[in-house]
Amino acid sequence: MRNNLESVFDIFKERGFVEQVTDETGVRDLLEEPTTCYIGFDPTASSFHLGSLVPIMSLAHMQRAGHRPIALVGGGTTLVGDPSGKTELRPIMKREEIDKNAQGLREQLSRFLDFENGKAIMANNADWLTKLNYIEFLRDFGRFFSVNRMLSAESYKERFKTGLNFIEFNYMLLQAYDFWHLFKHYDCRLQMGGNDQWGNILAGVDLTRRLEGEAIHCITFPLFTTSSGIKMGKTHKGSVWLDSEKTSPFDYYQYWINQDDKDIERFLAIFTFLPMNEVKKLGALQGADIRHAKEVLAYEATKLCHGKAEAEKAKLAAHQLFGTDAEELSESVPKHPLGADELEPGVPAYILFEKMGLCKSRGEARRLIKQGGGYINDHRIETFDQIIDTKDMMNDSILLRGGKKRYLRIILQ
RNA sequence: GGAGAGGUACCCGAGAGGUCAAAGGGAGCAGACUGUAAAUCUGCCGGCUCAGCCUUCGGAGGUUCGAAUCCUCCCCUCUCCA
Repeated sequence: MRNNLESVFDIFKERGFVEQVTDETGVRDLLEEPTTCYIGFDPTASSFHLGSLVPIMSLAHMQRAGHRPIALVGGGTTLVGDPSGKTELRPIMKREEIDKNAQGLREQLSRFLDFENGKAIMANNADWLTKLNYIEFLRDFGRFFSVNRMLSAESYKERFKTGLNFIEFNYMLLQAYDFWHLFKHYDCRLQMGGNDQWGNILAGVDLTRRLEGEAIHCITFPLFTTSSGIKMGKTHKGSVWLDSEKTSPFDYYQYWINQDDKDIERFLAIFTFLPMNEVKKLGALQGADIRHAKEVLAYEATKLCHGKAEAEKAKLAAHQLFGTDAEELSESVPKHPLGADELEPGVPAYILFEKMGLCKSRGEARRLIKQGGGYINDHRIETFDQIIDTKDMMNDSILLRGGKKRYLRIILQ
């Protein structure tokens, strides 16, 4: 245990988690003893998406090393909206919606963290922020914040171009208050977060020093983009979610498989727990062999998020769909039910593609098929209005495919 | 409160009465090439009952044979002044 404790910071460094630290030696010293740390998550949706995976992994590393992570759901701060790095005002959400989302996040976090016996803690800042009294808050805390300094914060830069609303300007104070609050009540001395949070986190460090005369710390993570500069976890379908209802384990697996060669080693280090020597070995693979590294990445990442069984299924499905002999098709291909009475009279292919959600509109489906990207049971569909009916059934199902990678199996009901 | 600038498709951004479903770029999609990668090339990229029709240029009205383009009112954003 002792050894583990000493090494967490090194693990972070080695695996590429660290962008900035308040005080490296200070943090190292701190982490020699079991420490409570926290990361805030915004409950703007009922599921995490991939963007939150870096912080989640970091909390998991902390816990494995014997520290105590707090996952703070920003039920209160979301009522205000964080302007950091954003280009526009975020829509302000309703209280009930936020509470509902927080519930969903709680469940997902428990796949990565062990909340038994207080080994990890879940908190919601709505519990204290919504009770604040404006005048008292200004007198007791507001006076410690220098507007001049806040104005120079990097996180507001983007917003000065278009205008920063006062409500958002307050976000920093609230996040600072959170850190102080968690320090007071949980002896939390370390906050982590994406590098866009640097300014907000430092505000909390400063506030606590002024109020309590205590040094607390912060580590920020690099903001992950793919090699092509796109934000992680975004695809044409929108975000990649950790919720299997929103992003199937198969699609999740495929997301990782399809990453750029250049990203694989970095991602293995961040998004899996594989030992670093193995990560390096996989990262050193060249040419087509990198596919193996991608497979490991996809498998490990899927296993962490959806469990071993789902990861196996996704891997098998991928082999069968993309491997040389695509004979038996796996269970993991997303399935869609369709009433027998609907298929019986025959449905034009483009309508079927739209109905099954493979295309957003019928026009898009027409286009797809006209361009040669529509397949049924692995045969290219020749005309967009080709009639599909029960004769196209193979083993009680029909396999549709859009382009090279989007598969869908119709199950007749 | 005053003065000015501006709101165009996922994003950026041209258009200034008909030839505008709206240039160009980015993102995205498909095809070819490949390794389910990258790069490249080609095509697509509002909706539909698709060689035609319908609905779009902040919102509501109006002028006109005809409006993203002109007029009126409203909403929103930015800049400068108070």
